[in-house]
Parts: sequence; structure tokens; C-alpha cells
Amino acid sequence: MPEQVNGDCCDFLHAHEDLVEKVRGALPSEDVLYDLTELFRIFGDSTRVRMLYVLFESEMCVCDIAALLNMTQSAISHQLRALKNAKLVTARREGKTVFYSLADHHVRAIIDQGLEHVRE
Amino acid sequence: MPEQVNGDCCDFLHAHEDLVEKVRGALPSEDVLYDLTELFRIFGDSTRVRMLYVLFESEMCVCDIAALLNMTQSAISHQLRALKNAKLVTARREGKTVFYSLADHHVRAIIDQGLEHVRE
DNA sequence: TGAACGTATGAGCAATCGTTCATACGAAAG
DNA sequence: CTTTCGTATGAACGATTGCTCATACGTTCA
Repeated sequence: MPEQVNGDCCDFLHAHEDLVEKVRGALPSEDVLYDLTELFRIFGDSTRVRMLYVLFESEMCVCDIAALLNMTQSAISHQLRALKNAKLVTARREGKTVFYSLADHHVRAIIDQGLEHVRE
Repeated sequence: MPEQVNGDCCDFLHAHEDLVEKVRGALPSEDVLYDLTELFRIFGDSTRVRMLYVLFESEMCVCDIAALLNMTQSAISHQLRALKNAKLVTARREGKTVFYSLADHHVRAIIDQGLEHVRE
């Protein structure tokens, strides 16, 4: 017998038990859902998105990204860490300087997809 | 004369003034950037994404979404407001019941694009 | 009308976020 | 070595977030 979902509210679901199963099957696993929302959360901050736009043009060191975006080196470094953890950028060391660049062509695709919605 | 960007740090940018212009040209306007990050912020929460997955299957009333996802009616209603403000869902009233449904085919496309990155 | 039901909403709270500040690390130059 | 420069990082702070709780709104039905 199917698990009881809808204890006491309107009776729409009771009339569509098959729908409950469809939703249950369509929902991503907890792990995928976590990674997915974690990814979008990264894109949900304008500083990080601006940083990605900078990296669309060229790999760049921390202090230059900071200068271009008028932010402190520390703030940029912290956010680069977030981008790196999300596997959106990679780092390459050259002497004292660390150059960051996009790690994935998906980054651009995701942002463009978002832009399509924003531009109505 | 081009605006001075990089006051005192490594001299990579100084050697590539043209790059500065390219980045400046590529960066979205403040308004677009705000809307864009606001959109992604919406996708950055697992409750909201799960709600969207439910609506992928069918339009549904508030209390049924709450029941399906094991959340309170209030929590779901608050989040539906956020989704509505972001123009990701629309509402249709039928008596006492309010049915919510996806407002835009972009929603699925954005999530699928994110999934592609998550699944490596 | 008044009760019942589905939904919306504001206040309040713990948790998280993005930034700043101070400081530590790592590599090159003296 | 010590200094310098670019970067990383932890603590601290205000701001924002998502939820709960209580309650109000809107519709239906008696």
C-alpha cells in the first residue's frame, strides 16, 4: 500500500496517487540536490558572477581581479576559494603570482541560460 | 587616457590595457547583474528546487506541495512567493484553493544545465 | 452570519553569508 | 638570513536567509 502523503488538507492528491509516485521518482537524490543547489548558490552573488565574467576574457591573478572589480584582495581571495571548491575555476602558480581561470565550459552555458530568462 | 585600474600590485594588467577594456565591455549592466544573481539565488535553495521538481510533474496547490515535501504550509507559501516574484511560477485560484504551476520553460533548462555540471 | 478550510503574511529567531581586518604562508630578490 | 610581494586564512561583524508561530485574509457552505 502506498505511503500516506497527505494527512489532512485538500483532497487533490488523494485523487492522483499516481502523481505522487511520479514526483517521488523525478526528485533528484539528496546528494545530487545538495550539489545542484550548492552550484546555483555560487552564481547567486554578484561579486562571484563578476569574477567569472572577468575570467571569461582571460586567466588572471588575484590582485588584478581585485583591481578590476574594485574590491580588496582578501575579499576576492575568499570568493576564489568558493569558486574553486565548486570546481568552477582552477589555479596555476607562477612564482609569487597565482593565475585563476575557468575550469569548465559549463560555467558560461549556465550563466547564458540564466540571462535568457532575465532578458524575458 | 584610459582610467587607471591597477594602482599597486603585480603588473600583469599594465601590460594588457586592451584586456581591461574587453572586460569592461563584457560585464553586464548593474541591473542585469542584479536580476541574474537574484535568479540564481532562487535556485540556490533545496526546498525551492524540490518545489520546482514537483511542479515539473503537475500544477499543484499549496498544501499538497507541503505534504509531498514534508514541510509546513507556511514555509511552502513563503517560498512560493519568492518563486512568484522571480516569475518562475504563476498562480491560479479555484475557490479556496490556489494552484501553482511553472511560468516558464527556462526553469527546466536552467536546472538541467546545472545538473550537467554537477554530474561531472 | 458564522464556522471551516486553504492560503498569505508579519514578527522573531537561529543559521549562514560576504566583507573587513589582522596576520600567516610561500616564493623571489637582496 | 631578511625583506618584499602576492596570496591565503581565521576571527569578527552586520546583513540576509529560511523556518516557525500566530494570525489575518478570502472563499465556500451551513
